[in-house]
Amino acid sequence: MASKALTEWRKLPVTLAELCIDTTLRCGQSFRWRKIKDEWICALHGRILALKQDPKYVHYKITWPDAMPGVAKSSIKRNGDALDDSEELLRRYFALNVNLTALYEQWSAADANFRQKAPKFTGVRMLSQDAWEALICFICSSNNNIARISQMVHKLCQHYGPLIGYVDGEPIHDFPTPEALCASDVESRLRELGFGYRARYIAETARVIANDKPVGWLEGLRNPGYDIKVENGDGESTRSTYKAAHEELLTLSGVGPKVADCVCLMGLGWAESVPVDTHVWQIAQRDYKMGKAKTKTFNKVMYDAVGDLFRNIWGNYAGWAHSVLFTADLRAFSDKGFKQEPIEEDEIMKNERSPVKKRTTANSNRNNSDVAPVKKEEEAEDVKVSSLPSPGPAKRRRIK
DNA sequence: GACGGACCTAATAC
DNA sequence: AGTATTAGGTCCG
Repeated sequence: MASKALTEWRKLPVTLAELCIDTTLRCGQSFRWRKIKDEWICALHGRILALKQDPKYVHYKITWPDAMPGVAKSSIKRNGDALDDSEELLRRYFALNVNLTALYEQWSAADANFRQKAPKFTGVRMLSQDAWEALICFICSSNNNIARISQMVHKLCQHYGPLIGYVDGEPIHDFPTPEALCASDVESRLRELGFGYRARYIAETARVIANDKPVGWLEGLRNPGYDIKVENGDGESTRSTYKAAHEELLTLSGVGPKVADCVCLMGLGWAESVPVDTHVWQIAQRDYKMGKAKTKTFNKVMYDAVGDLFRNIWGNYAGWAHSVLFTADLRAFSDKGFKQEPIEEDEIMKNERSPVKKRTTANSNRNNSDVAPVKKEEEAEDVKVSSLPSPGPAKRRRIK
């Protein structure tokens, strides 16, 4: 029997500058959190986690399955409350060992655009999600929107994931295992559930992970130093291994460069990984003058160039910084945000003339010789974003 | 090896 | 009310 202690609220001291769960849990990196009666709810590692936040604390409550009537007992072993690992789980999931305030200062010092946008989007952290879950969720994300991705992931859990318990009468399921998605009818079933062409990707990838790859293959792609040393990884080896992980992921069905980077960044601890999607490409063009007239097509070379540009500006945690600007660019946050207008030219110039001193960022000792398609300063006609008086994001041109 | 289309769907925009 | 467009891309020819 679960003791009462486990179902009571506990608190973790965290400032809103270090973590804003309201933003972080809605900005398109995780798709399973749901807000139910003013609490953020998600099943993680076989238990239900409930979160609330005030300016000084994150309050959390854990509910184990065997405390729920009619729910199968947890398969996870626990040796009593004393050894409950929920706080550690929380610290790891939110990567609280990383000093976000210091990183914002660093990014702001190096980048005028970040300095302008970030103040309205503080406390946006990169979550350390399960790599398998990130893999499947971001396969779902292709050519899709956050609302539908969340809906699809929810269905995936409902139909294939273990029931962990109920919150406010709603069943809460954990994420399904690869094995659970290996049945022969999974693809057709997922199509019926509205997954579209991603159904085949998911079924194939699940089968490859469960049957073809060696046990632990995906976890083996993890950044080994990420949870251990917080700052200053070895830039050289880190980069090559990140590249290797990225390349390995590309062999999976439904996984292209962007999805592979999402898995690297959000599931495998490669903080320098920068997933370049339509938003990031827009940002690179609009705010960093990437992709001049000739090269406005978006190809693999350009993909790598955008990532390298941001790694050069932001350093080893470029993926974290990217998430802040990505969030600022999301329509869901447009009420909070700026009008999507280019920043002042002189700000950009200032920015370009002092590209991150490598020593101040204490890392990024990679060669930045390959920043290729940067810009000249004229040709603003393409960059122009209509500044309509009405609210809502400016109309964007299609890049596909 | 680069490039253009097709690909599922549901919500929103005209 | 019906149709076109869009949304965190990937695969294929």
